[in-house]
Amino acid sequence: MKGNKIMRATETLISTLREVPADADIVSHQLLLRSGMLRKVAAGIYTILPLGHRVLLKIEAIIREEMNRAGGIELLMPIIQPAELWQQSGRWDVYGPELFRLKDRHERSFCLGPTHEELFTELVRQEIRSYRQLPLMLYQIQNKYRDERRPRFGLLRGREFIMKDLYSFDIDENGLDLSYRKMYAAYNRIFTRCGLDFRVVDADPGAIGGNDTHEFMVMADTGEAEIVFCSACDYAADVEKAPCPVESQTAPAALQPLQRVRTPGTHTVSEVAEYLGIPAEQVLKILMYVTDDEPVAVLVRGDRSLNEIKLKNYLHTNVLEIADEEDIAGRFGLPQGFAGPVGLGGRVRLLADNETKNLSNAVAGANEPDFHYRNVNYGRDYQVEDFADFRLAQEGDICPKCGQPLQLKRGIEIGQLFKLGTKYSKAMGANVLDESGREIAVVMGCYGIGVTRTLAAAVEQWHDQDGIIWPSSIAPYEAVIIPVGQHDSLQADLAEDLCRQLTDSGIDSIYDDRPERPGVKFKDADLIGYPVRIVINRDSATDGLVEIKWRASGAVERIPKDTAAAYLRHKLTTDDYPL
RNA sequence: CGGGGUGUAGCUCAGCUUGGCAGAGCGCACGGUUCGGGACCGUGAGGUCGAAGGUUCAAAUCCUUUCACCCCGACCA
Repeated sequence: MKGNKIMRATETLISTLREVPADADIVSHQLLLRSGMLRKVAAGIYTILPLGHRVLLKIEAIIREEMNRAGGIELLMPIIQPAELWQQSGRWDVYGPELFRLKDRHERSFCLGPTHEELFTELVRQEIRSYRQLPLMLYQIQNKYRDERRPRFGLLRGREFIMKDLYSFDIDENGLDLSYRKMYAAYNRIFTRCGLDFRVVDADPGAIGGNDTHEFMVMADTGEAEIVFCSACDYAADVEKAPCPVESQTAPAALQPLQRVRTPGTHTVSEVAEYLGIPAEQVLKILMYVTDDEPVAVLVRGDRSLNEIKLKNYLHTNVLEIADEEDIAGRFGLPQGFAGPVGLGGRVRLLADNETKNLSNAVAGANEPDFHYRNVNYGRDYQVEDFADFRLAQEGDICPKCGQPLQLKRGIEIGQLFKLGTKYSKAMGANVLDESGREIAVVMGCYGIGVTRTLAAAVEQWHDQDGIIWPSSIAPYEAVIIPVGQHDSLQADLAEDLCRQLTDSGIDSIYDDRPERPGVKFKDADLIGYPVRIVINRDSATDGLVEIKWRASGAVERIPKDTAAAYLRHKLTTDDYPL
């Protein structure tokens, strides 16, 4: 490839900020603003500037290649969707204020699509008649809109964002499984190629069938999701969804006689434990909740946290709020901080976490101020309606798959695979005729990647105090060329020549020809995060050497200018940059 | 939607308590000196102080209303 136009910094828009913009709080938001890749237009709505746009295009290109490789067919759907389709699926009413709604001049209702299940299902309903036309995997890369209550974290949670969404259409569950596996493999390839450190998480391991939905999470300390994962096997799960198997029980202790003790002013588990000189895990913690209809009390071990999602799923309730002091006194008739299961029978619905069943000679509130019971034992001293898994997983728990201890890390969700089944096809009548001429509902899956979110997540993961450290596969440019003396035409010519050589050999390069001092260009190069920086100085003209500095490692090498293109090409395509 | 906070020059912020000429640093323009990690000197441009109303001789400053934005929570990808 010869004769490519080379990119000069003076011919594009590079506007970096020295200071951290006041309304950016997390590092990806700050660095994307400072490096001149992003500007805010309104809360949760952004312009992606030329440098950021190049990153976006590279991520999209990787996604396209892998979707196409896996058999996906690209199309483009509108952002504006008619209300009727959403009414057919039933989601017009349930989606709530998060749906951007609008009306045209004829008072017809539309929305800005937060997702596209309806449109894809409608398309297949209209176009697909026979099982012979399946399987089919259709996808698009398109803007999505969600009127978030609180947009935040910059691109990580905007009101407008770009998503790749693919929908698979099969005649049966086996077909869906196959489509799902193809997407699973494709997602692994995509995020690996993007240079991200990610984990695949069982999003709903409790569901029958096991592998119904997976989330792809980028590991980053600033992530909004907490993930437990096994150090020994490949198990990983969202902490809120991770099941908590009960650890094997040591021989039960001999039951001691129930004993009422005075524990003045000990309202919390840690206060009680400290006062009585016992570990927190010997305390039975009781939590009171208000639900749709009746109040519910739940027991967990004193050193554990209750997982409200598990409780909510168990109760099938819409409302689930922890009872405040007023509720506890009023609805439950109990003293806050001194409630317990003993003698609670019949007064309130009582559930308990599995783990509490094996707790012998525990401490629990005596249901009167300033008193607890010692040696409380299930069966003898209290009954519960049911035992179930109600606790929140935590670091050090045992892996449900292999029994080894779990670790805890934070992550950012960038992709999700989901088996929809026939939910939408049945609601909207997307049927085909099978081999026997029978009409069957199409079996669907949906597979999303947050494209803009992936961009931000990459920055969250790859940065240092000087700026972004782009993986070379998604960097806005792979290399920047900086002549130390921009005014020296000899150096400038060398720089331009080198930029042309690199560009011609397929290395995405930019020549920083701005009339700035070298220090400014170095700072900007670090901030923008070009993987490779090439510096040309006065000596380069005579000795023919240029300096190469790698952004990730900081390593510096001096090599002959004319071998730079071949050398970099080799390094960038074979090394595991930047890991 | 509940709680908290902030709106003053392109950016970061001071000034507000106690009303009295609208400020600093950075950036920008021009001239000069510089030129391997955000140079220096000089000159200059740039603001309806978020908006509306009120109090006052006088409002960035006090009062009311409103809008925008940020943070925590709830919710969510």
